[in-house]
Amino acid sequence: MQSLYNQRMDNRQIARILRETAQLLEIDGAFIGRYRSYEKAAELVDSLPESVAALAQEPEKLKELPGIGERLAEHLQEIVKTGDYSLRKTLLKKYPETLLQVLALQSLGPKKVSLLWKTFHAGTVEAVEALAREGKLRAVPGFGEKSEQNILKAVATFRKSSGRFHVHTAEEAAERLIEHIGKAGKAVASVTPAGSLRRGKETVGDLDLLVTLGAGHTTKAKVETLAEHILEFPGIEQTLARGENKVSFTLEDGMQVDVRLLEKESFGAALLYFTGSKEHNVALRGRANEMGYTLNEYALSTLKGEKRMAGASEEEIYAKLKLDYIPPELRENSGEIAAAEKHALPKLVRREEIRGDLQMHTTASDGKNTIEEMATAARQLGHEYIAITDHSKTVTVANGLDERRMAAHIRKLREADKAGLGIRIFAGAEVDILKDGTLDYSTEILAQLDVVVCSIHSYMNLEREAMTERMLAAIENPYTQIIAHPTGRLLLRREAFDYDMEKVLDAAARHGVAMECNSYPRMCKERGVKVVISTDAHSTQNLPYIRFGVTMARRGWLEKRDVLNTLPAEKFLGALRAKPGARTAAAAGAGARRKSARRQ
DNA sequence: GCCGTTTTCGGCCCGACTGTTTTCAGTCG
Repeated sequence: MQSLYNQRMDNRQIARILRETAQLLEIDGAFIGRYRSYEKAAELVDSLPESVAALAQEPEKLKELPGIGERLAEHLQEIVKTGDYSLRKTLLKKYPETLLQVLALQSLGPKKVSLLWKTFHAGTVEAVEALAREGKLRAVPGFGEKSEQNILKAVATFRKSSGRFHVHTAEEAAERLIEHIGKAGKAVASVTPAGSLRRGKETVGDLDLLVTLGAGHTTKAKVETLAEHILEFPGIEQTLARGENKVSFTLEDGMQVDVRLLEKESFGAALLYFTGSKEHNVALRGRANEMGYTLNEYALSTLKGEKRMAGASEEEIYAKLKLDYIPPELRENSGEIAAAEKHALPKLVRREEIRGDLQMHTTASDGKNTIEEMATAARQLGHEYIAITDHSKTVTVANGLDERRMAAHIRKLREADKAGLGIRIFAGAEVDILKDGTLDYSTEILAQLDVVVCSIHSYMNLEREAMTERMLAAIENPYTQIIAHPTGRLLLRREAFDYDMEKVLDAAARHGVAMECNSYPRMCKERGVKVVISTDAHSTQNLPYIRFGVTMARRGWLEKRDVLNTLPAEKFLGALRAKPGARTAAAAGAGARRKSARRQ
């Protein structure tokens, strides 16, 4: 039984338990340092590449982690063993778990939540909402009429949305805002998006914009005029804050926007600060302190005498901190600072290095464009090759192709390849992994394909063990070359499949199966699993989304050499897992495969 | 609870803004 638990406690779950403890401790009135250690431990666990469950086998290893001492090492072991631990259980006897939802409400922090609990025994969002509605909160010290209104608004927001948005929703909002703010003319020197948008996260919680003031436009009156102008942006639903340095508001879709107004000389410090992540910033500040500096959003200065050392650019601040420049995508405090210190940061893969797209659909199954249209659009994006990968027969809702139709489709793909569209077209298919792990095509068809991409579209809720077995079976099939969308996650809509990712990646490494870029690129890299970046485009309009894939790969520390489709066409084919019957060996294999392809 | 070429005790990142106060605590990012 215990080993089962071990497998199920992944780092994310452990981090959640620690974070909840920190919040409960804060409500409980613990000293700042105590709950901060639990918070820090949660951050550490979240960003740790290796599994805590594995590390917990050797307690001494746990204590080597920064911020983990005697007590936390014990806690971690208990959590890994039992799925929970005594400290949290004790706290939950004192406070209901629903208190954490109350804490999530905007304008309510640990102090006020604690006060509401002590005064009214109000432990749920509903209870707090009722008190606010009845006007009973204003009697409590620290609360007033305005607080009641704010709480009611916060409850509405809490119910309305998960609070996160797709990156392109945020990008569009940013573009419109930048245009609007730019209309202020010389009052504005620059407008720059920061925050998680700049770090390339796939969802964005709120939008941070950095506005630097134009020369001669830094007086209080002029800044006030600018703030006024910004708040005239059409589409603002509610103004949240309005001060000398900052305006905050929400848009109609609920997205919160924070605009910071700063002088040019602070641009670098501010950009660093508002790009985050928070954890990265905290770590940088800690480092600054150790070096005798202090870092805020205005500058890096000496602790004594407050002599300004840097601030105009991020580059000079990192340099003064004796660090290589850290790209925004890596700023998650997951080892990037140590790597920057040792000049060991990865040379991240770039969009220009991608030579092909390995998953897309045409009108043959559920795509909107023809082979030729997709090929032409891909060439215009600068691709040298593509794989057309229409659906296999079981995916009837997507008009999947049966063996007969696929055989004909392959012939069409060969013809299109020879037609001189200025781009190589590989005959591929997105082959379904059936419930039992077998593939949705006969080996006859599979053998004819240049690129076999496999994925799951049915029975997505299998038990963890069954799902793991299913994935392993698919990987062991000698024709499987690439696993597409391996997590099955749909952003903001569907949770990931439940299976043992580490086991599956180990198998992929053993069998030379590549993974389409997913939320675990770093885990792939550590195991030597190759990655491909694809769009799964269903129309020519989706093809440019390859840049989102590149960003995801960059966030996972991937370099050019980790990504198969940075290779030229022949080398790419050679680097894919060799199919049965092929003359193996990468170099020879590519040539042989091309010839056999021509014989079709 | 953790940590230390300034510390084994005394700190824990730091500043802006709001609302409720009457000089500041709490929240937020």
